Amino acid sequence: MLAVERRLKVLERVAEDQAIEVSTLARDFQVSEMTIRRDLRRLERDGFVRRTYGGATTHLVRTFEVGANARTLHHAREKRVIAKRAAELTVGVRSMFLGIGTTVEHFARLLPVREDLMVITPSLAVASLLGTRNVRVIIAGGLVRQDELTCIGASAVEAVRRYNTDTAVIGAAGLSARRGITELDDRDADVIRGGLERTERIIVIADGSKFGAVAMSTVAPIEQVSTIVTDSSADAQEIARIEQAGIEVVVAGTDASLLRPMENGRTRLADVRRPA
Amino acid sequence: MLAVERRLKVLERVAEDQAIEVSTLARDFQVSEMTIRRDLRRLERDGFVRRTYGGATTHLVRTFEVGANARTLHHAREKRVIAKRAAELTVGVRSMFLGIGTTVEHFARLLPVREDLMVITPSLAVASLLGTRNVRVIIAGGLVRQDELTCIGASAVEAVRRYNTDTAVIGAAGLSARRGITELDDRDADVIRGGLERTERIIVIADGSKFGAVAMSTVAPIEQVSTIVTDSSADAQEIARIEQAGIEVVVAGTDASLLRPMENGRTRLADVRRPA
DNA sequence: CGCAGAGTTTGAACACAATCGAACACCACT
DNA sequence: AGTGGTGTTCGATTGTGTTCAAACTCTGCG
Repeated sequence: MLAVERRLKVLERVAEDQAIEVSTLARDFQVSEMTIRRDLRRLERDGFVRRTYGGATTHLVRTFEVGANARTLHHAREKRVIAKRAAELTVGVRSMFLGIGTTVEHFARLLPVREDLMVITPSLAVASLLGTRNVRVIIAGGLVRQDELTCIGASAVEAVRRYNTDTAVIGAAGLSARRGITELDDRDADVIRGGLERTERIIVIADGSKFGAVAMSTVAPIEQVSTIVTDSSADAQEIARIEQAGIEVVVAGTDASLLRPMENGRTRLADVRRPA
Repeated sequence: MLAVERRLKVLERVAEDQAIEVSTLARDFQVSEMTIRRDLRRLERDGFVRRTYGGATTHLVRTFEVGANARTLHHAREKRVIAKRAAELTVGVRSMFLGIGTTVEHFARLLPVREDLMVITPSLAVASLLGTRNVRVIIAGGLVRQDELTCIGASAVEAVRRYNTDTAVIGAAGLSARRGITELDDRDADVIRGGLERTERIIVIADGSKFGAVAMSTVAPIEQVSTIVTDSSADAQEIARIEQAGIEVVVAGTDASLLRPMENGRTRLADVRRPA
């Protein structure tokens, strides 16, 4: 069995049983307890489970299928770094529109809790992540898209357009200087477009693999974006083209604890932030 | 069993019985009394129980205020049996309003998947459970209530009132012949009341502990209900009173997969413990 | 009513068991 | 050579059971 595959199944088990022992998991998956501990530590670091003595529990009280798919664990580290950096850009923001996708979910997990913050989102996952964390959340409403658990349709669009927000934080399937921000599903794109209508600042968070990619449905031209947060794997040429259009591109460095001294002396201050 | 898990269940027992002995808990959980004492000391330190000589009591009213964690595991077996029985009552139904609470969530889990089924609900948990299972789901939208993850507020009420449904399946905090169906939170009650406005049939699912109980906010008078599904722990007198009002009460005390046909009808589900 | 004595409960102290993370070695794959 | 995953060893930490003296409750007697 693949390691990622096992981790996913571990997460599934925890969510299923609410609480489970390290020993049980080790037996069931035929690996040493140390390996399970490492899996759990990782899942905890990414905010999926809560570690306890002898096992793990979930605080995703509502045995939410949210996050329990392979995509969420995919590139979790990079997405976390990006999300964390983006969270730093939103201190003091009072009202936010949050988009959909796993990167935005990571952002929701890492967002410092503030009682005075108000969030509107079409994502059930984002809504429940923030809803359990003392943030005022408004969910769009409407038809629930099956695989993504996002609100779509006319009433969802109408709902997100009703609110004025300081900042919008969205993900993207594609991100190109020529074609702007694009999404895979046109119904999702409709809703996100609605959410961007009455916002002052648009922050796009996307890992490097999205740079230069173009998906079918246009969300917004690149000029409309204020800031893009990505990681070091993003294509430098595309970054240059986007910056030429006057858009700020922030490259979130790897976590300070994982970062080895850089050889070219370009250590950025952002990389040496306080540890989690 | 995990230590944290045991502490949670200890808390549950205390909340359930209002007062309980250390010796009883030690016997039930198969640990020494010293361990129970340590658990109780900890729970007292955290403000959940009050320690007494030989046991512990709670000042919290019923199991209501107990944290969401404990609640999900609470009566899980009974709720599942009830939910399964209720699911049998909804075969062929094309459109449904589903309420909130853990019992309804169990119902959503056990509902056979049908593509031609349409569901409207204010519960994020229910919506995501069904959304991942190939059912057309509409979520109400609006402000998300923090601890329960339900949609509340004017726009949620407005949304649920827009749809006509064949059947509504709701839970209840209280269920009495005199006071009808009651909920703890008035904002939830508002939304549920809206959902019941345009439905043809109301099914209430609630475990026995809710019978005779009255919570603060009225959802509906008992006469409005078509069918109530509960388990054998429900108070017989209250059942009789409700039946007298012309309401059908189904006691789902028998799980076919666990119990053989009953000869005298007195076998209780609680006697069939699952192996540790 | 007070009070002594029996029986129970308690928590501190100790010993033991389970679990933990760090460190190291090994393997597979690049 | 380097990377990521895995298992093992080992000292530290945490949880658990037992023992025992002190504290408490209850009861019966004066």
